[in-house]
Order: sequence, then C-alpha cells, then structure tokens
Amino acid sequence: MSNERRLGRLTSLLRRRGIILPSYEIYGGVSGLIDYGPVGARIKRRVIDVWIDHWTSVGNVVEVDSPTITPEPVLVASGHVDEFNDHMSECGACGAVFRSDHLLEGLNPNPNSLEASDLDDKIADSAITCPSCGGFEWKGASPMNLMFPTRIGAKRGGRMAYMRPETAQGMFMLYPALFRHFRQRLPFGAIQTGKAYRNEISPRQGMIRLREFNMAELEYFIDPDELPNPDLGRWDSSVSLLPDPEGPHAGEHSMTFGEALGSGIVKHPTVAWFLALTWDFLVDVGVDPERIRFRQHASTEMAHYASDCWDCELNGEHGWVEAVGIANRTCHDLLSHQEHSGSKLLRGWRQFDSPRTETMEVLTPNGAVIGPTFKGDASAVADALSELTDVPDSLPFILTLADGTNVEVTEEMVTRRVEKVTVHGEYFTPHVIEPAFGIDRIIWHILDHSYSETEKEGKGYTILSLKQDVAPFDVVILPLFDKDGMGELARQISSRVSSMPGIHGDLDVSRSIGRRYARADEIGVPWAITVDHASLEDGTVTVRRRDDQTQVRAEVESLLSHLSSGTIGELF
RNA sequence: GCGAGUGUAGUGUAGCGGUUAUCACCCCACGUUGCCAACGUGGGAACCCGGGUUCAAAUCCCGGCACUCGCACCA
Repeated sequence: MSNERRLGRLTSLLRRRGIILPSYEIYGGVSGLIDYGPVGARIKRRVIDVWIDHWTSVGNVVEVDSPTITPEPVLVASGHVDEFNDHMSECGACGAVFRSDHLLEGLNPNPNSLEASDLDDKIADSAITCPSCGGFEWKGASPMNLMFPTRIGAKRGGRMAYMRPETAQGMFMLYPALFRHFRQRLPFGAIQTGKAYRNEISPRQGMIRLREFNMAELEYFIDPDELPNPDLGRWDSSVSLLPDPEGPHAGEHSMTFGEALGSGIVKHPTVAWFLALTWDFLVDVGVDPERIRFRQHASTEMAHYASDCWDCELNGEHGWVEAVGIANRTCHDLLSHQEHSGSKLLRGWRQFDSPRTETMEVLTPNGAVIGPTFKGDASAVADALSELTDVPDSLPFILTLADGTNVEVTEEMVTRRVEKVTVHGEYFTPHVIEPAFGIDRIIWHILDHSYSETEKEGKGYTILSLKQDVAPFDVVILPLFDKDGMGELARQISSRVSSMPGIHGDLDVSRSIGRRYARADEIGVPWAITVDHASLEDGTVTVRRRDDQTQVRAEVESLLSHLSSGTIGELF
C-alpha cells in the first residue's frame, strides 16, 4: 500500500465517518475552517476533558472561562495589536507580497515602528527592487492584521475589539480574582479551553493551520524569586530535545527531563516540570512517544513576550508540527496590563520570613517654613520630600518636584530624622509560565498515529487504535442477528450502558456482524459486545477487543461493572 | 497573496462537445446467514458556484470558491 497516498486515505476516512470535514461545504467551503462531525466532536470533547483533568490534578490549578471578544486596549497592552499589524508591500509587476519591514532590513534602525506612508517613502528612497522579479512598481504598503476585528455595540459608537488570538489574556484579566481565590498565595494557575482566531494569510495543511481553532492554555503564576524543586525523578525515560540552535547546547539531545534541567538546557524548573507534564498528557491521549520532541526557540524567533520558549513538536503526515508551546512569559503581560490599565491588583505579595526592620534617614518638612515660602506648591514639596530615597548629606539642596520644577530646600525647612520601619513583605509582579496547547493539531496527530492500515485475509483493513479515554464510543453493542430476541436484548444492554455516567455506547444492528466489527474498528471503538443465541439462554455475551480482535465470553452483569470501572481488559 | 495543477454520489473513480453520466466500495429495505467488510433481489445518492461560446457543455472559455504543490506568510 503506497505510503504517499496514506494522507489522502486518512483524510477520506475522516470525512466519510464524520470525524473531520470542511466547513460550509455546500456553499463552496471556507479555507481554514473545519467541522468536527458526530464522531469527531466526541473525540474532541474527550481530549479536552482529559486535558482539564490532567492539569487540575496538579492541585493549585483552576478552570476559568472568558469571552472571545476582546476590547482593543487589552490587545494593545498585550502587544498583539502591534505585532499583528505587519505592513505588507505588493509588487505591481509580479504580484509578489513581502513584509515591508523585511524589505528595509538593515536600512532603517526600526522599520517595524513606521507608518505605511513612511515605509513607502523609505522603500522609494532606498530604491528597493522586488526580490522576486527585480521590478520597481510597489503598491502602497498596507497593514495586514492577523486578528479578526469587530465592534462592541451597535451603530457608530461601538468600541473597537478583536476576536481573541489566544485565550491567555482572559486569564490575565482574571488575575485579581484568582489571587483572591488562592488566598493570595502563589504559585497558582488557571486553565482555559476554547476558540481562538487568527486570520491567516493562507491556511494550509488541513487542520494544522486554522483561522478558528481550539486552544487549551494554562497560565501558571509564580514568584520569580522562589525556584521550586519539582521531583522530575518519575520521568526516567529519555526524550528528544533540540536546544537553541544559536546557544551552547545546539544539536539534538536525548535525555531525561531531570537531566535537561540539571544541565541548564531548560532554564526554569517550572518549565522543565511542564515539559514533563505535557509529555505525559500527549502520551495519555495516544500520541506516539517516539514522535514527540521539544524544540527550544532561538532568541531571534522568540515571541514578543517570552524569555524562554519551547515548542513541543509532533511528527506526522505534515512533518514536525508545533502542537504545544511552553513559554516563560515572565512578568511581561501583568506588568504591561498594570501600566496600561493603571490597576494595582496585578501583583503578588511576598511575605518575608521574619519582619525586616529598616532604618532610614528622612527629611520631615517643616510646614511653618515651607508653607509661606512655597505657598501653592507647598504640598508638592512635602510630597517630593517624603518620596526622597537618597537623603542628601548636606543642606541646602535642589529638590525636583513631581512636575519637574526644581526648588531649593534649606536647613530651616526640614528636620533630619532617622526613622525605623518594620516591613513584613513586599509587592512584586508574578511571572507566568504558559503551556499553550493547539487542540486541533493534537487531535490530528492522535488520529494520524492511531490510523493503521493492515491486512486481513488478504484485504486491506483499517483500525483507528484510539485510547479508550478519547474514543468516540467506549463500546459498541451488536446483536449477532436482529431477530429471535437478540436485537431486543442488545437494545436493553445499550440503554443500560447509555445510562452509565461517563460511558458512551453505540448500537449497531444493520448488516453482517463482520462488517459491523469493521465499522467500529475504523472509528476506534475499543470494545464490542455481541449478543448471540447463548445470550438469550444464559445471560452471557461475548466481548471483543479491537486491538487484537480476540473475544471472551462474560456475564452481562460482570461485564457492565467492568465497563463502568474501566477494567474490561481484566476479562481477557 | 502570487504561480502551476485539480474539482463528477458519503468515499475512490470513468467519461474530455450529443450517454438514461461508468464502475466499485458505501447506505437503506427485504430475504439469507450460528461471529470478523459473505451472498441474492430491489432501492438511494454526484457533474463546486456564476457567467459566456454552441443547435447542444461534466467536457471549451472567463470569473469566483475550495483543494494540492512551489514562492511568500505563520505573533
């Protein structure tokens, strides 16, 4: 079976069986948008459920949910409005499109900060020709915003907004509530799953680059001065790491997460811990461990907010694809939101082990002199004195007020004193470690890695070996024939299975038994229960295991209890 | 966004100016069948969208949309 067509056959299967399909197909389809069909939606739901369980079980992580519509100022503060507004120049001769600032690379100190007209002028002044055809017929530079703009409010007065390009900002907005929820004690984290939107120029590769996609992000807030000491010993197998190609460890390494942290390749212990937890999650949902690797961003490709960034890449039909990004965003976001919004709630409190007594020299203003001397400015002078950190050794001296004016402060105006203050702690801006998961890309690789084309009695046979946790159905119930009461018994069992919490069963009565096994194998149902003639007499059924197609006979009651406890495997 | 190629039932395809639009899988009903895509009979389902050329268009031309590949883009 030819390997280059495997991608096509897998895509056909996904469409045929209602897993992944193009959106709005009867209207011609829209590039970059996909539907999860009846089977795919179930897989997606379960992948997300596993993800939420995985992170909330860390303990100090809670789930939140915030809007996808985001007011512009939030995204100005986060840097997305600038970062997503690259100007593009189009060659009028050959139609090629380039980033305007890339054309000016090396000719202008900071081309990224220029307006469209400035860019056009610079390109004209520098006589830059089209790298593609050598022509000189540039059309005007125009901004290409990768966010979907919208307005909040009807008619003209609406506020400018964008569909969120990531879920993270919503969690930063909730920081004050989280800080209260966790009783003002770091570290803690918030997770959120949901849609994010990026108006990609040309989405390609099926569900790898989408315009509307499913993200799952954790923002984990830490005190940068407290380095945790996570126990990485339980991850004892080696993983593939590709450190910064411009750094001292360039090249591919195979080592444990503990070794990666110990050697300094991974800089922060929390980052190392999250790399390990990410690996666990991916393996749990059925990604092939041999096709996972972690790649560190070079400092030149780092996102605008990150100080250390690792991509978790998965290998499949589209090559190595970034599926998870784990970034140390430091205090960038909270600090920027603090500056833009003026809020003082975006900080943590660091309690000292024991209160510190600090003695400091202060100059206490002498109102009787300052008042008459400075009149209206007197209170500004008093304020400036109280904020003085370095008290001058000698008087008089020149004091700079908040509005920038300088005044002379003489001996009579102040009293020099030594003050003792007891400080119990200090405010700081927490740092954020963010694992961001592209759910669609992960689902793609689960499907890719689970899809196997085998032979059965000389004919091609397809199995999707999904883990039970992410399979669309836990079990399919099949009467051997839909007659003699076998169909009725199967329906009874099916309705009992359906009432079991967290268990999904499917009933299939049409066509031959072999065909129904094949249909179930093709969408990854791990177990099949068959009701046959013996079932009518002694209350037993057969249980078939998808992965090796073996069957055992079991009592219905015992089978159902194994099903609810997730231990069907013990029957074999 | 540019260039090239490709769009036919749910899937894979044949047809390349005039066919009742081919074949297979598929799906449904009935029959048959004592466990792995069995069989019989009957049935269902398609020319991407819009314009043009022509007596006649799935077929030729133009535009749009989508997919694949290359270039560019991918915070």
